[in-house]
Amino acid sequence: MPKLQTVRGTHDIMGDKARTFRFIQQTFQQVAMRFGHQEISTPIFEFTEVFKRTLGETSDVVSKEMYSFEDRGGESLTLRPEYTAGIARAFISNGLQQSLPCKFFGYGPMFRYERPQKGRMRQFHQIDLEILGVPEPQADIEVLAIAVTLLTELDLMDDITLELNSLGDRESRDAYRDALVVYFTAHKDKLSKDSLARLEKNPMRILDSKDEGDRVLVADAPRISDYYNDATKVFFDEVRAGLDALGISYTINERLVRGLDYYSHTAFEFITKKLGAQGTVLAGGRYDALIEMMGGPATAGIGWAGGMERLAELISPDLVPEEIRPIAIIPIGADCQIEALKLAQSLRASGFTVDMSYRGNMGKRMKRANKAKAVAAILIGEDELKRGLVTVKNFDEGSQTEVALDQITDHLSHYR
RNA sequence: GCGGGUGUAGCUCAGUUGGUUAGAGCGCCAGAUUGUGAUUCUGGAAGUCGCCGGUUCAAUCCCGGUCACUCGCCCCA
Repeated sequence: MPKLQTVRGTHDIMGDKARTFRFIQQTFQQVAMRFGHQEISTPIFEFTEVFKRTLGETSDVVSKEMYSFEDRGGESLTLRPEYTAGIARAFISNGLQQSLPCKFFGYGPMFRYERPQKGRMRQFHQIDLEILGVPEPQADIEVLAIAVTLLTELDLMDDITLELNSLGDRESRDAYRDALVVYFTAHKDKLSKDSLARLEKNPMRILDSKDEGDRVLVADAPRISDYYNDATKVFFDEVRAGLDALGISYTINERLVRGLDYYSHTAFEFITKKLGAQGTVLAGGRYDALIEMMGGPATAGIGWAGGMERLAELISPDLVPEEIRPIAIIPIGADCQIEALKLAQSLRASGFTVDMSYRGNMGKRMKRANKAKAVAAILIGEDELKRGLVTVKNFDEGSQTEVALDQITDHLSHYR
């Protein structure tokens, strides 16, 4: 038997954390559905190719972070490191081009083999939202509006800012990328060694560097907005006009880059300063090339993913609904056990939350009920049963009354 | 993958300048109270001092390694 602890970078989710997660999920679900999105749940693992082809061989996620393994049939499978590739695959597998546009939402665990830190684990949970088949900027606006609505309902917008950029269409992006390579190659000797590697793999990442020397270079680097073609400009202007119309504030960050290969046009991150190095709480962008890259029909797409652990860190505990307080049923003496059982069952059928302890004398059971934060206890003893009633004790007030068994549901109705 | 910090009871932490049975608060269990919780009082259980090795007459303490957590880098939600 190995050590009895969770695998590095994984956690048990229980208690307050489970409640917070549920709250995030439910709020997200409601918001997404209000915008007309439908739930989709894709498998937790896919053929390795699904991620390899879409994320780009050079991305860190593919090159060093995937949990890949061979199953007994010799297939290479991978625990999903993100949601979008799976959704794109589902879109193709199910022939959903017949029913465009597709507006999806989903949530669940993701897996990346990384060095754990606060807000970064090997199994973590994301909420995810996508719109497929809408090349118009309206989709960008809607997707951002959903994110803002969610974060507002989670009461988080005071701590979070939206940073926005356009990576341009392919033509603009390629032109800019080339200009960057020329510029940074000319200053190769001054680049940090991390950035030297980025120059080969993903030059735009240099813009994001935290190295001071790099930052000096970046300050004079070509600006992406100078390389936008007309189509890109028009598209980005429409997105911004939509956000302005909705009163959504944002800051343009021309150095905001996305890590994964398939992005174009709109890219965005919702960022907080409260989480240290892992400040990105929700992020996404447009990926019009993705589905075609996977071998499907050319289909536009845009979406985002939010980190539940990171959101949970930020949410005020006061906002998270308390667990429903149960009504405790306490039989007094073995003879009343069956009656208590029947009463519990019928109250549950009527929608009450009912807790019944398994052993102990009355004092023990009262203690247990109190610890379970029961609103009230129903005491069933032989005396009461003979008279066809039970004793109901209110834990908050300490008061108690006798209630006829056939009126118990009415009497308790405000606890439902 | 790289660098720094931390690791003592379920939790939060004290402590031992290397020396007999390692402590507190909270929590847990039991009793005071076998038809009444939350309050109070009394008692109890719970630790290979993260793990492995080294130095030493002796290591929870010093040294090395390792694992986990944590902060930063890389990267990302």
